[in-house]
Amino acid sequence: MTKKLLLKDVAKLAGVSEMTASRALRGAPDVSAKTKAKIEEIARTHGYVPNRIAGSLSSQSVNLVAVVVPSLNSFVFPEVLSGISAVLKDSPLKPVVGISGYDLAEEESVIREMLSWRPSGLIAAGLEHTGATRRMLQQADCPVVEVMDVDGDPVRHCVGISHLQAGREMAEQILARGYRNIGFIGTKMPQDFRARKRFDGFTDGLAAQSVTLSDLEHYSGESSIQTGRQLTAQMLARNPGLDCIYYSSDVMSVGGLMHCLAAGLSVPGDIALAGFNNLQILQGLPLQLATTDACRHEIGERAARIILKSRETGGAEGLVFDRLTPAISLGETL
Amino acid sequence: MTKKLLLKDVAKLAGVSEMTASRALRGAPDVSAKTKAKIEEIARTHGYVPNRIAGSLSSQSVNLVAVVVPSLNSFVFPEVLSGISAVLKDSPLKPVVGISGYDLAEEESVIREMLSWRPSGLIAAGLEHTGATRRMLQQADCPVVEVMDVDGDPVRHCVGISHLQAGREMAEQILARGYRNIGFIGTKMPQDFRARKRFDGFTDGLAAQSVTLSDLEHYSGESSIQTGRQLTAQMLARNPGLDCIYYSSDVMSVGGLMHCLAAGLSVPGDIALAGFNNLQILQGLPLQLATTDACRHEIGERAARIILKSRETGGAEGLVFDRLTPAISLGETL
DNA sequence: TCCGGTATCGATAACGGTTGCGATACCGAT
DNA sequence: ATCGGTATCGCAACCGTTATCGATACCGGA
Repeated sequence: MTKKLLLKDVAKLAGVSEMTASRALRGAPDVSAKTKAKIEEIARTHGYVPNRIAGSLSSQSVNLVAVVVPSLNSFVFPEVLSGISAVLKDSPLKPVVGISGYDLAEEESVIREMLSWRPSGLIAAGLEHTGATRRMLQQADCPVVEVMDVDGDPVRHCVGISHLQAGREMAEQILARGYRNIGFIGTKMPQDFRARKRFDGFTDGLAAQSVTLSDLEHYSGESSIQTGRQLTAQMLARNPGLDCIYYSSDVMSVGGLMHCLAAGLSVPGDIALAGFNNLQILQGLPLQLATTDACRHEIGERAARIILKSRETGGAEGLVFDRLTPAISLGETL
Repeated sequence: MTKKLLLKDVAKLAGVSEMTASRALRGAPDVSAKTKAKIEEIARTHGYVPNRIAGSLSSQSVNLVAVVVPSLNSFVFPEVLSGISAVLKDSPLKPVVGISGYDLAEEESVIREMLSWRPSGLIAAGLEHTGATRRMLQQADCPVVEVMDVDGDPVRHCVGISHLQAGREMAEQILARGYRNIGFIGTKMPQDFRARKRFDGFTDGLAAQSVTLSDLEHYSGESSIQTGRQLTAQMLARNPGLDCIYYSSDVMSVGGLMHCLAAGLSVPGDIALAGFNNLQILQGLPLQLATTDACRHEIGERAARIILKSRETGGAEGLVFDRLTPAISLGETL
């Protein structure tokens, strides 16, 4: 670990000024091919790593896009991220992830932290924020996109699906197939607003045809196959008349399916199952589970494109409000 | 979007100097409680977000820890991350994730990018890097921890398990249970070095008792239940005599289990299955799959602690080489 | 009243690059 | 030989904050 190398040192070694070295290393014009080659050579062999803190302060530009999501364990946000990365791939921008842990206070502090680095854009999941967060997002002098959800008041741009609609449509599909003794298993994390909206949409959809939920189960903590299996077992034990269960997440419905396999129940003969998200883990199971696609990848792509376009136009473009259509896939379990 | 607010403005509004405002907002000493309250009040109501780029340049310190992992979809790295986050939780440090996509060239550019922000520490997955990457890691003037793997030459600190050993021990367990017609299904991603080491360790373990693999299948792309199921079906179709399959990942072995369920094969009666990682998705399945725990959470925790300790001691502490013991869990499928 | 000590605050100089613009060198054309 | 134009380079100021050190005010004790 030698003495730390500055641009100044590289320049000295190359026998040029700092400015020329800076230009050469950034690929800026006004440097002859020969000097540029020499400077690059020196920088490479000596392992010079430019200090982007100084560079960004000076140039007043940071090629980072802040992405704030509730969690990375839930299988759902990594796919949003991959959509973002795919679009940013051939641009100078790089995504940086922050995790809010389904906690609005934590989200506020994470967003504050990210904005303090003056990113070129910010993408955040959800439309619900603390007042302070909303204020920060409004004042931020970079494009801001709220993603995943469209049921609410976005601060600026917005790309997502309606979870109310997703819940309602699943209710309609379930009713259309004749199920009437319906249970719901969902998270009780008070701040998973989208799960809550699906629940509300679902019960609305049932109510529209005068059906009410026969059973209801809430769990805390992250969704898991294990939890889905246990809660399904419990619900069916106390309520054997149930003919259908809707889960707030595919991970949970997979657990439900596992219970049915283990208990020798026929799906959908004895009990129908439906989840949400269209996660990749649904592929390859013994039965194709019913679900609603949450358009995760596309949401990420579109959000990233908004950031890119906003850079081109200098932030002078109009507000984007992209409401994608969540496609139901009935599978074999309804 | 009002004019951008600087520390200078906050200070002016509060009727104090920039320095006092700076101290107040950072919680530094030498500010009376009254002035501090006033400054904080003003900063809050006006939505001041400090510019950490300037702050970090001036203070020569960045409270970020760079974490470079191959992927976030694979279910395995988010858990390492959560270990890191847990430890960093009550420290000023925050993790920042970079994704290398199982590509050493991309890893080099991601690490260069992260180091250019002069983080307080760097955690990278794996021991294999390009020459340039190794040089950067050596020269970095922050603690560097390579995680996940211990089979190789770490640049500085290292925390992980031996994948060679994991493969070998699984071979021993499988042989001890009398299986002799053994197949292997694993990734052919040329740069998933750890999967390759498990494979090598596995065949070594078999060879030690003069057993050779009966069948072998490689796939490209990310692991998935779907792929695991398909490849298992193929392998069993062409090689019905197989009595055991070892997979390079739990995700794949779950797919294998799904095939067996669908095909009416008894596990382990007709065919035994074993995977690797001890992922959460194994919980709740009809059968408890055999696997090896990769100690992901603990690896993350330990890596983060090394960074923290190194900050305290000013980097003067000795090298850490933590070789954790991967625990085999036999489950019900061997 | 004077003094030393502490609490509180401010002026100034970095931090390591980049922007802006002026300076120099070099070229062919006149 | 002179000139205008272009390619190449360097000087100085600045980006927004913090470290350092010195200044001031205030307090109790002698």
